Amino acid sequence: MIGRFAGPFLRGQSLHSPKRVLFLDLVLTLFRLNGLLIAEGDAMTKDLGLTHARWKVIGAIALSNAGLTVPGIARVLGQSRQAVQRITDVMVADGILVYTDNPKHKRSALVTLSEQGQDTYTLLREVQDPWAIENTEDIPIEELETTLRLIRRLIKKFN
Amino acid sequence: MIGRFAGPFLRGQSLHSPKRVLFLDLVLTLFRLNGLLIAEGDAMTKDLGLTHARWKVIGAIALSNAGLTVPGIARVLGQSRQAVQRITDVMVADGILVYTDNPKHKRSALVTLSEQGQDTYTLLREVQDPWAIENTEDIPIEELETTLRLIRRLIKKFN
DNA sequence: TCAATAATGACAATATATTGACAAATATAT
DNA sequence: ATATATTTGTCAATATATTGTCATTATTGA
Repeated sequence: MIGRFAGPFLRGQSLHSPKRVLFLDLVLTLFRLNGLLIAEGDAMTKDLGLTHARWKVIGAIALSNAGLTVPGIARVLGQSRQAVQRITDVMVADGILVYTDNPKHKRSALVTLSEQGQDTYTLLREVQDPWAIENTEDIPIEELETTLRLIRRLIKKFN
Repeated sequence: MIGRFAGPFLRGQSLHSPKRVLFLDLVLTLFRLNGLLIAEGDAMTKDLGLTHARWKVIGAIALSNAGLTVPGIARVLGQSRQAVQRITDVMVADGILVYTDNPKHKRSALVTLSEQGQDTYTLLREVQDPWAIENTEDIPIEELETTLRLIRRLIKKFN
């Protein structure tokens, strides 16, 4: 299918470049994977009382070294800070998260895991780790790295 | 950073496999790109009166050869058929889409572009094509193909 | 064929997310 | 330093998406 539009008279950055088709295909495919990943996560964490809005936040915090504010989490997750604020407020009320002082900002607190939140994260890891390992078993690490690099490159463009 | 957890005593599919970290990183990064792509599309189509819920549907239909039903679009986009049904109903009412007879199913109609919908798609292409070309200019086609193949592979696992 | 299973449209309730606006805090540039 | 621009918390309105349910249609397998 690739190259279908590239006739002998079309060269370089033509409107019918196969790259264009490839890229649009990739975008649509990313949307699909996004939905499937959310469904996977929800199935995986159902017993833990988590939803995707929640485990995304937990995951973002867990993978950050420096600590994250609400807008920081929103940036990592690619969504609005208001949406994240809503869910973190609920999770703080539920005792999973804690707002802690941010030395770098008077109003914008750091969002951290409470003790209960850390327990939840431990349980999350117990299902998530085998899941991650199982689903990358047959995928060469080089391909994972190429993909991650490409995704990051695109993110940089759109930031 | 990669390989940080792989000490001399950890081999193969350890819980600290760099592949696991790489994969979880990739998942989070995909979430972020997903959000940025939606923002890109919204900015690109603002003048056309489209929203991401709408141009996603148009894009899915346009990229399909065989024709799509509402649940079919939902599968392509990785979301619930009810969400797609809602937006297609509105778009049919707005005259952008048409439900046409589906020879393969008595109740489940094929969703197609109306004349106005095709005009809208033409306008969409006029901004989308340059966008796609511009953002892949510096990316080797092999990397795009590797990435698309990997994403598809993951989708197959989660289906 | 025909019984069992899955897919679909429809409707409702709820969850999640975006957008817009405004004041306060911070960062930037000169 | 100081004016300007950006970021942030907060609140509200709206859009979008999921989940659950049920009757109907298709598909599958024995």
